[in-house]
Amino acid sequence: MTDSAKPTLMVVDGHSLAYRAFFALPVENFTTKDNQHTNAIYGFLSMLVNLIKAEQPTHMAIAFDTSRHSFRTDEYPEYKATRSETPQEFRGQIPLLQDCLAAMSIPVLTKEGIEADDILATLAKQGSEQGFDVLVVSGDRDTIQLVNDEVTLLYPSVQGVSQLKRYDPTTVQERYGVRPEQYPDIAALVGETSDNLPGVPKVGEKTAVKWLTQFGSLDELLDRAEEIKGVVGGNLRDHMDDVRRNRKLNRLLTDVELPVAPADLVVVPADVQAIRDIFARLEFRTLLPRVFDAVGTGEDPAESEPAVALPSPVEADVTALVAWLQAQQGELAVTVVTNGGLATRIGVASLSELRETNWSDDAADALRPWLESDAAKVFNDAKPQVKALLRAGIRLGGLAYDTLLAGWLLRPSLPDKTLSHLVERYLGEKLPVADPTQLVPETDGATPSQEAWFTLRTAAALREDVPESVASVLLDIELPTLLTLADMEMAGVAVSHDVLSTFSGELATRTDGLATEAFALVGREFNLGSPKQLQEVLFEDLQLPKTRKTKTGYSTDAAVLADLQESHPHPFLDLLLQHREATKLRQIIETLDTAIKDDSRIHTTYVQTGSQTGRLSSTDPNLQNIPVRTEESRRIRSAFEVGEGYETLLTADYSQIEMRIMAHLSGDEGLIEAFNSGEDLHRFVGARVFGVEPADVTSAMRTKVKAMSYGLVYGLSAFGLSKQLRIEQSEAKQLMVEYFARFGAVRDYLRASVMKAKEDGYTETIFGRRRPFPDLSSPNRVLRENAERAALNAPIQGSAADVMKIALFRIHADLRAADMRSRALLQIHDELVVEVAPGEWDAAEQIVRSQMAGAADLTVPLDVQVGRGRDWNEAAH
DNA sequence: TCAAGAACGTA
DNA sequence: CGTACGTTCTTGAA
Repeated sequence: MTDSAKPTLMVVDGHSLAYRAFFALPVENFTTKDNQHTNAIYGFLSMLVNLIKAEQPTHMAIAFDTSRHSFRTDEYPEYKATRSETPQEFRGQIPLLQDCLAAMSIPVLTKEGIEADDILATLAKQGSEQGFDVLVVSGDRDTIQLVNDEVTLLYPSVQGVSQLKRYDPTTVQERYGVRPEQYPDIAALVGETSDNLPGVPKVGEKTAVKWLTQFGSLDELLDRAEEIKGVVGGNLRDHMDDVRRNRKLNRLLTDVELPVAPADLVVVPADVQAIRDIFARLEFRTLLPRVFDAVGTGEDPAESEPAVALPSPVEADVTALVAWLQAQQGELAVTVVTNGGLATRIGVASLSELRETNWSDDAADALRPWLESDAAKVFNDAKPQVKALLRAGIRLGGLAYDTLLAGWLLRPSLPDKTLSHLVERYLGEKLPVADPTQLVPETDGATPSQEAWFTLRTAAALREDVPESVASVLLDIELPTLLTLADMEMAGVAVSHDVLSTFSGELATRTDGLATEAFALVGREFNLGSPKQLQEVLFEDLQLPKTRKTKTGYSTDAAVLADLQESHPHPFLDLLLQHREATKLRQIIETLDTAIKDDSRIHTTYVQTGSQTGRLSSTDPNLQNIPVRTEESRRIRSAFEVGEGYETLLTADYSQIEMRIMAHLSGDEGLIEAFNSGEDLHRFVGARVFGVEPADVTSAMRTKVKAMSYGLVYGLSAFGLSKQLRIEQSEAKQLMVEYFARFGAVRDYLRASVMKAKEDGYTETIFGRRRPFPDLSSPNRVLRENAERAALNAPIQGSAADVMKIALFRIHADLRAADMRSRALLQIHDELVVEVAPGEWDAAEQIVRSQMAGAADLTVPLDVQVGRGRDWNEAAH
């Protein structure tokens, strides 16, 4: 080691080292679930952190080639021409690697027409002149010429990337027999096969060194070439031009113009969050601590204490708590601890003080005025807490923020929606968590008021990050929706056990019969529900042709079986399909039946953060996928009845809301006219596309344009359309051509919308809800095209979701404001189910119709279909 | 016991 | 090679 007071500049040839890593690490172990290869990234970063740990550079940069094209190829087109094309699997990793380096705050340098090694050479020269110790890390032998007393080369040995050999002037001399600056002379004489630079035939390292030692320099050697005897002498004289060319090409540029100087490359703290994000995407886990250890996170241990110290929770009696609440000025955060849906404890926090107390009837009475008041309250995941309060007879007022919803609106793709994750992400602090493996926890978790305190501060941090349009989605759409959903979940929907069990009994008889018949046909019994066993039966016992491949074998899904039935009719296939259908229905019935609570109702949970587009999802049980397509399956819907004390069910659904939003967003005059004409949409579109009168649109024509219209919203291709309609791909293509000839603005809009998303990095709904799409610029084609389709769909599906949410909470508000007992029960994306109290039908219908139709002001009307009945099936007509 | 994959229900 | 979800079942590894 030289003078330790000198700063150390480390410059790395990113391309060549990543390329070595690419071949060194088995790709099977380094592929994400999205099929993104990561072996080069992993190998490179792994080597880099080892280097940083070992060398402790004070300044650092990584250089990359921009392309194969450089000033050298301009001069000599054959340069590197024999190198095989770098695999796409490798090239795709480079931008991601550069993202990683950006997150680690390590400068990445590239320059058009210049190779990475020229950048290294330039920085090495500048560095050594400016008083740095320079470490050059490269896998290219040409960099040997850079070595001198200030510049050391780290070169990967044959063993692999992890082993780097150090070259200083002495080691170069030992290994090659010449001084570093003479190495290019040797290389010029010997030639470089990998760069497609032929040298002098029969001249190897030994001869070249001998000559150079003898003549002192390459120029001298070339001047006095006649003095060399024998065949090699002749060869040298014949190849002097090659040697001169080689020497010209292997000279690294030391005067590349760069936007930075060595001093600018000082090592700075990494962006911890960015590293976490990208590593999560690349599914790197073990590398994370190693990287943090190596690059530093800017968090001094002393500094990592919260900026504001966590106040101690104060156990308050109810009177003291109420008095304290009344004395508070600003916004407070609240955490209601629940158990089995009931409140057990409550914590409240300001920025400086914490209060908490056990829940009791007395506490509820004392706290009701404040909880119901407009005083601003911040929650994390308010809905279950709002429900617990409702069970205690308290209707929460002043809901000002929900950090769960805000976090989701900013990053709808993140699966981790815990408060502790938000605290880490937006405050850079740790939420104390009790060790769940300990019966008597050694580390205490945060108390309710401490959680509230973190929630309050997280809310402040989130407000900084949330763009205005997203903030308005949160405050004007999501929070009112949250309160509505709490009521809907509390209300539940009445479901008849008797209707379900009668149906289930019938299905049981049928499935048994079908199974017996099927086994008789096959000649043995097996598990009809096992795709694996089924494959044996279909493809071995019955000798049917193999179908579409899946990861584990061959598909046996309904579409495949239907195809098979057509090409190779077999009675077993029909029995199997019927059996599948019947068992599926039985299973759905079973799930529903066990979900019926003591009040004879099913209470689903709506997950407000359950989708990436803004839709709700429904769980425990999912009431958004109750069968409807077949006559028989609708018997399940008839079990959903009007409850006791109510008169009838009302269903209301938007017709073609997504197409209407497309018409609005695209401004397509044909489509707008279609919706304003009052004509059936698909008939109207069919008439235009096929050039006939609306009355002459056949059902086949209608089916085709209908599939096309719906497909548009999803980014359908000609291939997909042909498959769906079972028509030739050429016909599908023709259909698309005709469609866009009439409704071209739709295509223009969709294209422009994806383009804009690519620029912005996110899509936006009519109401300002955003969804990020980092993969739109991915070099991985599969990833990118998936992202493009999703980005095409997101503003449409998302805007429809916004519209429905707005309608829903306004209906909820109107019904309550009118003191009506009628209430919304279910939301199925574009449909609402409302339970109507005796005598309230007209008023309820009026509210539902006007709020749904008026939820958004579009260039086309929002059409609402309303139905009425004793049960859900009846009401759907 | 858990996770992954296949299958299938909805908008 | 069509978006967005949740649930159930089987299977194979832990």
